[in-house]
Amino acid sequence: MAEAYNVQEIEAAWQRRWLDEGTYEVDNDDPRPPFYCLSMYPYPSGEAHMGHVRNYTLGDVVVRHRTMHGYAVLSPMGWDSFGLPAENAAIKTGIHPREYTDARIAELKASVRRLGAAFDWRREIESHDPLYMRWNQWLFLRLLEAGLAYRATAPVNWCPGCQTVLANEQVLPDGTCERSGDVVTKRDLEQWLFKTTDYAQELLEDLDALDWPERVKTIQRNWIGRSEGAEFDLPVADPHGQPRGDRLVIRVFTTRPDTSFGMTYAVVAPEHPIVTELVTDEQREAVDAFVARVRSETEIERLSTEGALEKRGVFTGSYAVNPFNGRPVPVYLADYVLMGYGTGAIMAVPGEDQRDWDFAKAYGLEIIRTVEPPEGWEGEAYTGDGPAINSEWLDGLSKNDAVERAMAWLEEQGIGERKVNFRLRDWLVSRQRFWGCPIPVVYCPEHGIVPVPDDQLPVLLPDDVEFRPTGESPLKFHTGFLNTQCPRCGGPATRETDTMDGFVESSWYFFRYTDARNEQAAFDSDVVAHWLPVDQYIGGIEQDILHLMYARFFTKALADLGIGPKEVREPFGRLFNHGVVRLGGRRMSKSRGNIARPADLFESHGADALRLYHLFMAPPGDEVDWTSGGIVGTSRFLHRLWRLADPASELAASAVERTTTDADAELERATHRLIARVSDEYERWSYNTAVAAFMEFTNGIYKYVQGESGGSAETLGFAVDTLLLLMAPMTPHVCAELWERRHGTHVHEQPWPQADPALVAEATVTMVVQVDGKLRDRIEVNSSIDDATAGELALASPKVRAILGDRHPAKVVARPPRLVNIVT
RNA sequence: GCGCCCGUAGCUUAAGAGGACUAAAGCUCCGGACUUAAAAUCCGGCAGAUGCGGGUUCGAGUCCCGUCGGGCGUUCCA
Repeated sequence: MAEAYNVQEIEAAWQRRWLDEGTYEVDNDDPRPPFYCLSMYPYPSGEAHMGHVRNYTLGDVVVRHRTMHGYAVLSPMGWDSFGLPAENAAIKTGIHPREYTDARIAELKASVRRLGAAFDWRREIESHDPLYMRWNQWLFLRLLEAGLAYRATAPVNWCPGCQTVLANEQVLPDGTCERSGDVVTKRDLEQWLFKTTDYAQELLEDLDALDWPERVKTIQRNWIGRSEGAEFDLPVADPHGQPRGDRLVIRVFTTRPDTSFGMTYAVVAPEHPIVTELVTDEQREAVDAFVARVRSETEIERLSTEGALEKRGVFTGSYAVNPFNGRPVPVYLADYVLMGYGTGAIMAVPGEDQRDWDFAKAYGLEIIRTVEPPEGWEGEAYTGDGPAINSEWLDGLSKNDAVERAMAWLEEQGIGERKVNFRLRDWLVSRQRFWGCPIPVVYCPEHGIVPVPDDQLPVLLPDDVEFRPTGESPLKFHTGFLNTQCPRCGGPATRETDTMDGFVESSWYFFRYTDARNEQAAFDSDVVAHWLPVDQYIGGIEQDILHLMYARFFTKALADLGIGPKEVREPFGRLFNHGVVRLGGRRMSKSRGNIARPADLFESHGADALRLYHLFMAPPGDEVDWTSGGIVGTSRFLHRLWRLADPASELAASAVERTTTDADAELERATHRLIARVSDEYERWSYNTAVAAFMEFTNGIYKYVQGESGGSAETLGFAVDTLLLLMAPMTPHVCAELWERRHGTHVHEQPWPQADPALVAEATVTMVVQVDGKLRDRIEVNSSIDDATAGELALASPKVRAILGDRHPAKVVARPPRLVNIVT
């Protein structure tokens, strides 16, 4: 008697077996070739949502698929467990963030396990684990020693809602906090930073060799923002061009030194320290008012192009000499020039820069074109190529030549030099929060900043803390934490109360996974070298600027510091971005009962059906609007599979031993075609089409079995076994169960099936013969037929002859073996 | 504003380097079987001049141009 497909029972049993048998535990000395498959470790938010399901399903498909190809697949999992939600919960409820976090981890871990994803849990990492914190702090100290971590006062992005400083990347383009949505303001604070800018050039260059989506590489390139140009000095002068006695100069950066003759004014950023020296007595009041206003503005207001241009700048009263022609030009302050980029000052060339053009128009400043615009040019500033004009010794030169000449001239004169600028800034890692990894330094009145000695690590977060409704970090008021001794002199000292940005922990967790239980070191460099770079990294695109850039920086820095293997300079060889699972749209609603809770669907249809539905509903890279409706389709399909493959089922029992028929041969060929097709689709991440192929193939098997001659045990067995093998990475439980019932072995330990090329290619095919594009005949031909033979056969066809009559073919288009078109 | 991507049944996706066959699959919907009935399941069916207009070609969902609609990225970085 056939057993029912008991989804819950089967899935629970196999999940237990995979854990108990350590099926996906992989040792570092495994003799099989290594393959590191990594899914981004999640922030533990509690119960899994559909985004998690999608991410970890994709990762699991890769893990099981590569395993069946004979690799030792490293598939670790862990938790990015520091972060604001836990702290916010603590502020609200008084529960310690550790307690809160541990509970959320337990929930998410349970749902990830319920999904049936194969992980080596021996390597599990939690960011807030004291052992992980210890090595995280240890790495911080190495960066500090190397000068890659430093402290500086800087105007920083301050989020009033989160009560903390944000990295530039955490501020949205509209000037609000990516977390809380509050408007971000500027504040001057002492902060810890990492010198990511030291690696700007390498971070840019090494992108080329990475097998990443072009889109992501472009985002990274833009973020690094390399631009080549020149820096030079403008002597500050009186209105007549007489340089000041103090030889004050304004250093400017430009990418267009070729346009220098068109400079009609200069602009200095309002925050520039030189401002106080530039401003004249008559202008002081206006300048002070302007600077005060800019400083009080939010990023939104400042970056807005809405404001009246007339109010966005002010004349300083000073002049600067254009070194190219000795002309004095007025010096302005304007909010469109930023202190953080280049030198914080520019030469303004309205003829070739639209921002300068707009400003010049608003302030009645002169505009001199120095590049001849094309005929009929009706635009304003012209930034394209063209012969130089109004530029003395540059006249007539093309843009590139003129740039080159101007830079050479600056260098000859000794007033400037070539300069490469990056948009990338150093990484601000200080956070004024409690629930993060403490920065392991103390402040001693005698010795200043003193690192905590390695043997005193980790600096742990205290348990007995009170969270204030203001959101301020309790560390600032916790005397037990705060008061310590200077490691150098033993005198009283205070601890740093800032904690690290969570991106620090996520910048090396993939190193730690390879050697997760090491107590003597952050990791063993040789072990890291065995596994890294990650062969396949999987995650959402929302992390692509921040996390990927920082992880790349860390990898390079660790290599240079001799901590990581020196040949591993990039962490992630291949990257795949799955699309976001949206929960928007009317279709999702609680009242309709179709809210996307994976737990409900595990319960109603099982993990395999949910996984298969995720894989089927869209290409993995596409965004999807989640609807639960379709899961019944994949669930139904798995039941169909069960009835076909369970050896005790009626269908399987109906197969007989008999001599082979045409139907058998056809199914066998279809099976080989399926192997060829699906194998390729796995490589291309075209899982949705692979699922469609499984469905079509299964429909074909049903037709075959129910056909006249019934099913041959041998042919049917081969077809079904193949189907189970090919589906095993996607729906591991049901395939494992069916395979075991059929063969008593583990499906995931079987080698991947190989297609027989001779059977994939059909021996004979139906060639279509058209006359003037209309179908007139079909001829069975050998699949290797050549052009001439195909044409002859077509012309010889009686049907074609009848149609042609006495007309003569003007042209015979032969596309063997599929088609011949006779054109009259 | 600039750049990139996408418009195929009611919905979500397919259609190997342009080629005919009924442009596939699942969901939805309809019918039948089973059932006291329903659900589930099984069997079957409806459904599409591939956004619109032009072009290239013997032949276009596939290539080119235009247009409309939708999406994503970027936008003071000198």
